[in-house]
Amino acid sequence: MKETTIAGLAREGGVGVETVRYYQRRGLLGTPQRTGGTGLGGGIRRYGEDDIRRLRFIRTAQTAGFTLDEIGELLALDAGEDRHRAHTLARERIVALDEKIAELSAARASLLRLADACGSTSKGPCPIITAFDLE
Amino acid sequence: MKETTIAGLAREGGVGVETVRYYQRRGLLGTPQRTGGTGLGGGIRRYGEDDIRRLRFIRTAQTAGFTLDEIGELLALDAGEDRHRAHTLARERIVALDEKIAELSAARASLLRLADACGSTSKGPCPIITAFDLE
DNA sequence: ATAACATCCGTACCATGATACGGAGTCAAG
DNA sequence: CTTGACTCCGTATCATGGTACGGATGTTAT
Repeated sequence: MKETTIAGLAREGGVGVETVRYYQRRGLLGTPQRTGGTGLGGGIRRYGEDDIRRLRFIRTAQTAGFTLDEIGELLALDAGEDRHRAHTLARERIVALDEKIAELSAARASLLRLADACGSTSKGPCPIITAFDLE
Repeated sequence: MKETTIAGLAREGGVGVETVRYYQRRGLLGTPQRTGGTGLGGGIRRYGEDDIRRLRFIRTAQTAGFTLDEIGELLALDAGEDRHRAHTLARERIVALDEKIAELSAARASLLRLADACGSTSKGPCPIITAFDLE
């Protein structure tokens, strides 16, 4: 069983140590007992696979557009019995994601037109505002 | 020629008055001359179609993922001669958008699995963290 | 056993994008 | 000619998601 310190956990999660501590303050990650005594760990908190999974989940959920508050709720639900709530949150987010994806796709199309209109071949000003206007 | 006050401009752009003023402070929108005298407008700034287009552009560009600083640059380029820079910015943003869209699509797939796994039919806890883990 | 390095923790600060407040001035309607 | 809505402007505050600092303590390599 792979145990590590906060720095290792941060590395596994692709975040900084300060970010881990921030998540702990937010209640998203736990703060394990400081291993007392002195031999091989004492006063220093040790983290395991579960913590790594949890941290990675936080990051993934963030890319899905959940706020840290919502992620907190998801983490609470993970242990709980309220399947319905979890289902609802997921559905809501899927709708939001579909909207967002459509929005970004439209923006991409505009940018393509813009890049085209302002192709590096010709000179003079290119109508940036107008390129977006055509949406 | 449709002229309006700051409240009308804000309404057209789908933002609040304070947001318009914020954009002015950031230099993204201009502050027209206050129409002096007293008959039909005096001391109050008036905005026109150009301002509305500009404001809408700002909002659209934001959904494309540009920061307000970048939008400031785009607005400056709109009048300028540097087609190449505009082209570059557009290209860069398209790449970033493609990444973001892929990311959101992956997240959507995870959420679909999650919604499925936590379907409202059965009881008990559902493994939220694990549903995302499978990515 | 001691230097070099990490951890722990509280607290402060940062960037981004707004939003709120409050007092003075402007303006249209009754 | 006042009332009520709106504008103007400076300045303050907020929400989100971090990042930085610094002193005390713990750990490890030489």
